[in-house]
Amino acid sequence: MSTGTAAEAAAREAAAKEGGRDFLRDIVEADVKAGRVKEVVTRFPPEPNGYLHIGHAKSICLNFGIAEEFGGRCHLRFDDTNPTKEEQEFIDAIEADVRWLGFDWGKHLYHASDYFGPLYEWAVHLIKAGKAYVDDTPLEEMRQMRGTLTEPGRPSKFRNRSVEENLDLFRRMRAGEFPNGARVLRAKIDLAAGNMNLRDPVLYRILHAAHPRTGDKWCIYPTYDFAHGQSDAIEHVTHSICTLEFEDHRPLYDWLIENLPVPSRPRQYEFARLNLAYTVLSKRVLTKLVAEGHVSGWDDPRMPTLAGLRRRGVPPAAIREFARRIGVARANSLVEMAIFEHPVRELLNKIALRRMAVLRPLKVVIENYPEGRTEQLEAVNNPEDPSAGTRRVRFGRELFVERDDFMENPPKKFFRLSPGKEVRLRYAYFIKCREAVKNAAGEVVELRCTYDPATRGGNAPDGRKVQATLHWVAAADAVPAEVRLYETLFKTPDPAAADDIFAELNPNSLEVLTDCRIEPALVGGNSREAVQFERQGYFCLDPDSAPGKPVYNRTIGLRDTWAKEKAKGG
RNA sequence: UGGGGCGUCGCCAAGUGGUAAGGCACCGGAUUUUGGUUCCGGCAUUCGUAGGUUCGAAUCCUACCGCCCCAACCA
Repeated sequence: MSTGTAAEAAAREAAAKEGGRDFLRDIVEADVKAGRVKEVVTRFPPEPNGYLHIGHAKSICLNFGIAEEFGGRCHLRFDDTNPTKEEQEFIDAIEADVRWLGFDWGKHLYHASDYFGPLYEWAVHLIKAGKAYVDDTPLEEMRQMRGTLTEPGRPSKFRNRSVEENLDLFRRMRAGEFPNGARVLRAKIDLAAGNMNLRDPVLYRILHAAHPRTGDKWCIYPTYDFAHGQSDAIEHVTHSICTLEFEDHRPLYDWLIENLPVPSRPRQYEFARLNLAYTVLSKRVLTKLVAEGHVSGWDDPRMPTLAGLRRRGVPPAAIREFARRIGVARANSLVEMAIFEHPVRELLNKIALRRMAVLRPLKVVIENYPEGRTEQLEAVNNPEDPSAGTRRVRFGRELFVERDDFMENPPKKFFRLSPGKEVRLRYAYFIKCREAVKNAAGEVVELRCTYDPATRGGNAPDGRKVQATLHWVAAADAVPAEVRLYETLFKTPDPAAADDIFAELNPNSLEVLTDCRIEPALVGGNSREAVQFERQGYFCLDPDSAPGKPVYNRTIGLRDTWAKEKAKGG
């Protein structure tokens, strides 16, 4: 092995660690090296008919990422060719989401609708070249005549209209002389093609509908196939990256580029779209979830939308890291949630301020602690980041601890509180449980404990150890709060594969806890910054919060090896 | 029975003829005032299957098997 190849391999490995390496970057790099491309231009082309989701994030990171890595640019271009489905609300939301994710298109904001003029002229160009014709065949009939996967299509009786007649009809289509569906403009390619997209695809259809941007200027609109590649060419996009289901469209993409006087020669490449376990990334289904009220909206924290993830408290950097880790390939896959969750925890662990919050309160009375006395104890804000400093928390005779942290008859491996057992209250004292007070129903409603004054701060002078450290909050100044816990939206890994996807919805995807008590240090701001409720997980303030009535979303729980242990024990 | 793709560890994914990267998950073990974090170690004699070519194959050839996409005037 020569040193040259070794160095190359090392360089490639280094690159792989950085931005990730994949077949698309290899193609772009080869094009640049060979001089086929002077400036790399990509584009992210959403249709404004819904909100962006994490699958789009993969594409955004890919397109903007490649442009950045190769010193090129990435356009944000709305694929707004179907005014019956597209809305301004979605346009605005998409722009906001792309920015939130951390990408900047600079001045390169475009719309396919910006090109309706040239697109129309190019349609005329095809007609004049005898490569497109106006077809009056009704929709259903045209469908029949297209043939099947194994049988060729049959020609429409309008297929050989004269150029003059086609020109006239197409002009009148544009002039609004015909109702929706009356006629279409079709490319004249090959009705016997094995590739259905080449069986005289529709280029223009009549749609008497107001467009969010062009208003009533047009009543005929280009189809995706006619608009996309030409838009790429107009913008001098060099690498038009899309998902696998468009692979069959590439011959048509190329045919149009080759038969039109477009200003540049873009190339289309395809990669496998993201599938995430226990959720769904189909805009059709997401739209229905919203429309039918299965979720509170596009930004419901259970939704895989960027708006939902944002409200849930997922940092954009974690999404970018996720996209980097899953890579880009051409094989369909179903990515486990754990792969998404890891970078979320990893990032939040570094930045989230620690606070104490009791989600399911159980009252504790320290019997040997003087009535009416309180004291301030110092607590660390983030052990991962000394610069985050410390804060004071109030301790008193009456406290709340987590219900789950007490068991009357604990199994061997349960380290927490039980009668006679001593534990540490974080940053405070060792306490020992003397008695569990029950109500008439036999439920534990209060713990009577004693504390060891010598353990102030959390260490015993005699060196004795405890097995557990519990979070807690002083009854006197704890603030009531609502906390929302989330599970996956669906109860099965691949809901899209089910006959009835809505039957797969997880009935426990949302749990609302209304009697939580949080540390006062959490109140006073309306910061959306992530916090860690110690021993529980990462949370963020929800917009539903009102003054004095905080509402927190659990972004994600901490890793919980005790829960795992419990599950093992059955 | 047509066309286009894809099959490497439980999940992603490198690898492009020279003897299977990495991440997640999982399993140990150390540290720990979060059963968190961090750390250390383990985890594919094998690349859908079967043949073939070759000194040598996940990488080349052949056949087979499996999965995905395409018959919207959606994108």
